[in-house]
Amino acid sequence: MIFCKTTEYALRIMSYMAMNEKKLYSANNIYENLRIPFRYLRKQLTILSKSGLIFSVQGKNGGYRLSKNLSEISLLDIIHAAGDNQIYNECFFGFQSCAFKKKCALHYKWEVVIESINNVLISTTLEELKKTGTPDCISKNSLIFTKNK
Amino acid sequence: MIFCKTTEYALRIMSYMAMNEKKLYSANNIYENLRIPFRYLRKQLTILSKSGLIFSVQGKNGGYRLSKNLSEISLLDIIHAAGDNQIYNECFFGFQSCAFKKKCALHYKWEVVIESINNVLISTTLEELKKTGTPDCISKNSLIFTKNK
DNA sequence: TTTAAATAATACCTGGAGGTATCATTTATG
DNA sequence: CATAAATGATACCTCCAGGTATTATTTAAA
Repeated sequence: MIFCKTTEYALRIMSYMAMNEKKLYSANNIYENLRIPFRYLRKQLTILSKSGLIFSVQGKNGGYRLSKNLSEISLLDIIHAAGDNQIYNECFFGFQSCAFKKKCALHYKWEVVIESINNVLISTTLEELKKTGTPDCISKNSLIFTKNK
Repeated sequence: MIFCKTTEYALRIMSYMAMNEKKLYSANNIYENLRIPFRYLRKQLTILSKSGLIFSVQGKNGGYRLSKNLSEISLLDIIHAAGDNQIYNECFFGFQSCAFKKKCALHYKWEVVIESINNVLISTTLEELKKTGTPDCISKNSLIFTKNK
């Protein structure tokens, strides 16, 4: 897979919360729908809060809500918020100092791949996902997970 | 990074060995040029041997040699030989059962990305890498590694 | 004001990828 | 045949992403 699990979780969480940008989602609600391991989910929600993409309301009836407009949150923003800083700019062979500086055959082909990835991540916002129904897809798929709260 | 370290190592090793397809490369030689941790390199070479992409000659003056023509070894072959079986066909959100079956917004965009990756991996052979000088790139870059045999 | 339902903080556990260490086996060559 | 130079097999070590457990804090509402 391209992303690590933690990043995947963040992408699912944010996409799910995009279904209703005004709503305060409790960790319980998110768990019930996404089936991400509960305690780990809690931890991630706190991290996402600190990143500023969402904010938390403590106390009874508390929860989390998006803190920006859907159109202002890109997939790349979410990936960064999840703490995934290995940006996709390495050379095919994993060299830091090779890619896009020296010439090699794969260089050009791979550059196209990397650019297409970055392009999707930067240009796709939660607004677009919501419009096209992606969050529903997330939620439905979540049913394949087993319950182990 | 897209690939795990072990896969990266396999890609570098095979690309390096493509420089001279008739030559028997000792683990020492490969280590001196690629600076992959020596004992781990030895292990990986054994694994690659078992995969059939290369074969080993034991005893004094032994080593490893490619067991197919350069044109018959694709990058994807190498990735598989390295034991990397998470083929790049998952849905953006990491679901096994979503991608390319159900519809979601990212589905289409991401399908293009995945296809471009697979396309590079399948269509690029060691022959092409050799022609265009990639193995030299590998070898030069290896100099950035520190010696800790 | 007490309680219950929520998040926050913190420390710990675990499996597996990446890496190391040791000894066994094979084989060219003096 | 003895030796040295190579690979093979196997067991172990280490770190960290992913996951768990516990206690503290906040706040709505009975």
